[in-house]
Amino acid sequence: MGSRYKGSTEDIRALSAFINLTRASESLLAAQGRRLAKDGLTVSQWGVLEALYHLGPMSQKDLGLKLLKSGGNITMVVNNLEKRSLVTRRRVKGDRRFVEIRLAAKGRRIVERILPEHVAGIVRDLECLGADDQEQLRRLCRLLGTADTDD
Amino acid sequence: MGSRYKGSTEDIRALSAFINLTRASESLLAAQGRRLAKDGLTVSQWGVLEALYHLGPMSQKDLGLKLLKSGGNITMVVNNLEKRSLVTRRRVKGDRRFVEIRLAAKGRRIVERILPEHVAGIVRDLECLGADDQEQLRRLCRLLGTADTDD
DNA sequence: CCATAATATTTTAATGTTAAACTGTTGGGG
DNA sequence: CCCCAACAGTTTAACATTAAAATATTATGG
Repeated sequence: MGSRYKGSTEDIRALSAFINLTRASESLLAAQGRRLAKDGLTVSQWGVLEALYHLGPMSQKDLGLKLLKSGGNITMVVNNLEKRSLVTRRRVKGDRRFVEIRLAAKGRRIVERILPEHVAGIVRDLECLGADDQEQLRRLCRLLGTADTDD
Repeated sequence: MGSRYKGSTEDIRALSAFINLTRASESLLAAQGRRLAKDGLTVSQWGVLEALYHLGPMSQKDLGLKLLKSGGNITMVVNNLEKRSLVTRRRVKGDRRFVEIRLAAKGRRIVERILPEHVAGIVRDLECLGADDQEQLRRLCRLLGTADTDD
């Protein structure tokens, strides 16, 4: 997406929007990652802990759907959380194909400790936009969110 | 970022903007990845090829600065491009610390073949926003882009 | 009931990603 | 001139990520 691309006005408009969207997202995600790193967590691990905290125990399948990640990925991230005793795995009685993931006590404590600071960090990162601009941004990004059915 | 978070209006506004921004960016990046995969390229590899195509040969250091990636990462991505003879490596005579990366003929051919379709894909993905909304989105994301100096 | 399709998870192979340690190379300052 | 800061690149270890193959379990049609 070099700034040197010679195309139509429409092309340049779309490419500029795309590159700036991508950069902004990477920037915010990186800031979140730095905050979480202080507590030894990755963004992915935090995503799992937060989902379990807000929605309760669920299968890896459901975690994958919620976080939009592949099954193999969830297996890996949950492995790393399980090693540190932040979550527990349990085969579902009745349908032994499923594994139910549950926040362990240690995981719940860490979520409750980090959550306020986590939210505050995001609020701070978005502060450079006013309330109206934040809602505009949300509206525009929502429209884009369903662009997944192409090709 | 569960939809169940109980916080102030400001918190919810920022969290909603954040989650929608992230989702939109992931969605667009995934679409781009699917298009590039048809030609056996990853998004990272495409980033390197495009930078070299638009800006000419440069050191790995400069590639890292341009693409906002670590040095180790550039080494890896360039390795994979070099294996396929899409780029060449050459020690810089005069200062042997630097390695100059250059598009190989095969790499140039593939960029020129893919580029139009690549741009068209992005234009298509952003089509659900009108011209004004695309420029709004760009403006808002630009404001966010400099949020990297926090913590 | 049983063969088979479907489903959930795990594993594997390939790529990406970073930070940190390590290897050369260059440029000073003493 | 030589020691050493600084710098470019590579390697390593850990985690993330996916697609595809492999496992284990369940559901279903005949």
